[in-house]
Amino acid sequence: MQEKPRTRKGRRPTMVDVAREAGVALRTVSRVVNDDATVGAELVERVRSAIAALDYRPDERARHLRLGVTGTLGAAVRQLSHVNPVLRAVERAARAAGLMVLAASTEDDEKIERHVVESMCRRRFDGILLEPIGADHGYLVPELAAGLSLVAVDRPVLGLEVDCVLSDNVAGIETAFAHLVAHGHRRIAYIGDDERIYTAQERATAFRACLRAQGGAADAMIHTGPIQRERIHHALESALSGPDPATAVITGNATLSVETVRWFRDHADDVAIVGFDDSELATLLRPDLTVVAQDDAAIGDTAITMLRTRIADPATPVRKVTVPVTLQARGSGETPPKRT
Amino acid sequence: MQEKPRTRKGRRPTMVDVAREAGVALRTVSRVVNDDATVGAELVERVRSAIAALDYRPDERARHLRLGVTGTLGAAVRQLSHVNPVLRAVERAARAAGLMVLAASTEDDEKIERHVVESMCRRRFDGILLEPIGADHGYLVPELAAGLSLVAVDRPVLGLEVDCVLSDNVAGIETAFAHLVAHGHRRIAYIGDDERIYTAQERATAFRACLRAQGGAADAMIHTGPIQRERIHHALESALSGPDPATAVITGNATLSVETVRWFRDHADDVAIVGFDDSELATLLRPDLTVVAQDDAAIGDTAITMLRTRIADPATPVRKVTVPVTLQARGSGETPPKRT
DNA sequence: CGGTATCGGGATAACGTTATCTCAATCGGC
DNA sequence: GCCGATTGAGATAACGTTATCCCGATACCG
Repeated sequence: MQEKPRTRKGRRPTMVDVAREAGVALRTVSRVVNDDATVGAELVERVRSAIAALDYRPDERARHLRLGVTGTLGAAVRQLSHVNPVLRAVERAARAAGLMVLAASTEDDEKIERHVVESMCRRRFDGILLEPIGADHGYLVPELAAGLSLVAVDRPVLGLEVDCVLSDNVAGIETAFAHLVAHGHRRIAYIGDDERIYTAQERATAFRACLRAQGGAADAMIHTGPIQRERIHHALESALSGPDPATAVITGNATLSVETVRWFRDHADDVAIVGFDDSELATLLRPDLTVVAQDDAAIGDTAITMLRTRIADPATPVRKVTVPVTLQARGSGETPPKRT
Repeated sequence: MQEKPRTRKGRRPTMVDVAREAGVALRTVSRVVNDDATVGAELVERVRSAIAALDYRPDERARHLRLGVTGTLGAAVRQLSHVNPVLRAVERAARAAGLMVLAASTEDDEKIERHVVESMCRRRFDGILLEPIGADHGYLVPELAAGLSLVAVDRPVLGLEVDCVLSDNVAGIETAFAHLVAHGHRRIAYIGDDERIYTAQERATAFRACLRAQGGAADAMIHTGPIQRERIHHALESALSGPDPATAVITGNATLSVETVRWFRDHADDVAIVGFDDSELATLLRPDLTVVAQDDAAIGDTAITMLRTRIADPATPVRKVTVPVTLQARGSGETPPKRT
């Protein structure tokens, strides 16, 4: 017993099937689907029930092809599997604008990033939000020339003039530094990520400027490099030993905060610490971790707004927006220096 | 000065433009793009350079429409912004299969889930991987009837017979319980999530069975409910006080582990704890957190394999796969009961 | 009552691909 | 040197939408 004999077997019903079922012209079905007011009430009803009877679902591929617009934004981020609070704000903002965000991760790998972005381009997404890796982005040039709307988040796209929204890393480091100084610290160490990473470089540079402003040169106070447990623990050891040990530490990102706390757990308990990036575990430690937190919601909102602006008018001048960060004092950064 | 006069202004170049530029037929361009071997070397070269000159990029919308297949899988997960390790494995497995995964979050909201899934259906994704919420999924029935390939992850789809891959929650609880018993504990409490959530219900039920098997009825030992700090802390208080306080606690998911540890930090330090779900912070605590960890990679691989199988043959019988979990003993679950 | 707005709705042509069919040209075998 | 097989490449028709025209019917105005 065929339940729906009017649809060609094995295929999803199309507008043609609906039109045949309702006994109207193809164009009329389209009008009904798109709420065109010029269709009489009776025909609307006939079409509606034909749609229901056949379980017709419009095919967005054809729609997008015809319209030239997909109503879709792509988000190419470093990690979907990791904490990515900005993406949440991005999805919210896009949903509010009637757009769909489809995300894929680049795993911080040049090949994968390129593959993901190019796939999104070939799918003719209206715009792409990219958390770029540090490498060369020459492959973007023809895409941009062809009209791709793109906004970079968290890091700029190296060597290319594109919209981007960044956290105020410099102010964040300055705030953290000043906070520790205000609590009596004079010898402050910095544990940072590999300086080939843009944000790491920016934060490390800001820290160097703080040291210089304070008068001390003390390059022994700054330790940047790849995120490897041994490297980090060794850096902490050298920063906290010697004739002039640090009494406070600033960590350059959430992972470094974790590793630092892990090391402190077993080797020190009287060193102040201010971390960059907030995270769930910040309030798990004893004392709670004082952090410089970025404003995820503001970043997400700004990114979507910029992207929509550029889509609406590709000739918009390139803008670079810096979003303020805030210090969350929770205890770990408010202890006085230990007596030497 | 027009740089590319051969393309109609304002439009991206199409195969027609490339064909004109190269002086060949449209079909020949298609053949070159798809590496059809039946094109002579010289023409291939002409077409290739025309493609380069015009920066031609194929339009996947048209391709997908014509082919009837999109090479795209959708992932509708509860949270993109939260730790979602399974998604990583999913992306890996899909990439290895030449498929693209595009993810969107449902925020555990019925409306949003439906919107996301239906959008993916209208875009004719080849298959959808869904982390379903607990509510009714009637809206899926017509989609499934129309040939949607769907695999549920972590939770089954209520009231519908669809493929799903779940963690072995029962074995996980049993393992945790046995582990604590082996270390001398007799009074073990359970702090769980709202039992309207499938996994929470399954874990709580398994725990009740453990209690029963042990001989004790002790409903005072099991505390489930929504994830609210006060509720959890209150539950812990009542479990650890009274004439017969618990000497060990099993927590039902990562968030509950965090809250429990947070409470222990200030109120108790000699209670054993085994958490469900592994997470980065498990090795941050003192002692390190013993957990029942699910096998993210196995879940992701299995889900993609099942989805591809179903796409290849929609008539495949529905399968429900349970992936084993493993106990990661790290210290917090190996302490003996405190002297009473 | 004739002519022209007005409105509802149908035919048909895109959108940018790929697949089918056809045909011209080349090659080998006897 | 002729014929069938093979190869290379073009014309044309889909795929499922929406947009542009156009036409027939009703309503309205002079």
